[in-house]
Amino acid sequence: MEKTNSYYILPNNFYPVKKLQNYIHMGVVRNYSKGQSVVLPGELIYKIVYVLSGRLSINFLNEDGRQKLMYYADPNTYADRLFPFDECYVHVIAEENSTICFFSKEELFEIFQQDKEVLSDFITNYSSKCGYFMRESKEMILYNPSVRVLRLLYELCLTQGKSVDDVYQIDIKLSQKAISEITGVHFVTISRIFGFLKKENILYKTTSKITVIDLERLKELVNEWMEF
DNA sequence: CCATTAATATATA
DNA sequence: TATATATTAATGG
Repeated sequence: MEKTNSYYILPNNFYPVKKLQNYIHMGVVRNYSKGQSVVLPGELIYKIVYVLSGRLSINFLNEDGRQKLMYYADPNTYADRLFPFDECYVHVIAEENSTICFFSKEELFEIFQQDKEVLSDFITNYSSKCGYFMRESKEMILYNPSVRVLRLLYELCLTQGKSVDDVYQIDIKLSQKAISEITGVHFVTISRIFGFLKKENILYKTTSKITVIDLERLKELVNEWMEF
């Protein structure tokens, strides 16, 4: 039975390569504490960084000090440092206390030969990542900042919202700062948007949950705030 | 730590 | 030039 390649909205929980954890004896396992660098900017390790527990962030750095969060690697996913690009500084940071397994290209390809399912899942993971970044570039080009945030909230509600007593609940731990990093919208602007949505009784957010009171109004706002 | 608000600057249609 | 968004700084939960 073929699974569909899900459409990812947030840059985490990419397609898991679960069976790779059966082969960690072939790699190198290490623990990192929260905040610790796993791969330093410019460091060449030629390995994949597979997450067993915890969470990593993968950040791209520019010469002028600016940086952009690219994605989070949650358990059973990986940060790929097999094929480093020239002039591109990547910083991999442990966002939580994390246990990581490093695999070299040789080790990984040996596993692929032994277990085609791992190879299949590995490629599917790449595909889901690729889908996310294609979506992100589309959003950046087609929509202005506020509309991007509204569209993100709307799609989160459609894909993971659970209907509870006349409202939708999205069980997700997502700070305003995280939304800011994901959408490229300034955190003060994010705060203002949430303030407005709450005032208008459209939606409100707590630490672990987003509650959508008026999904229709949210959809209308997307059009109202869009420029033609 | 994370979120809010105000004042001001910059960017964009 | 009007509006949207970013920046900075100050403050509160």
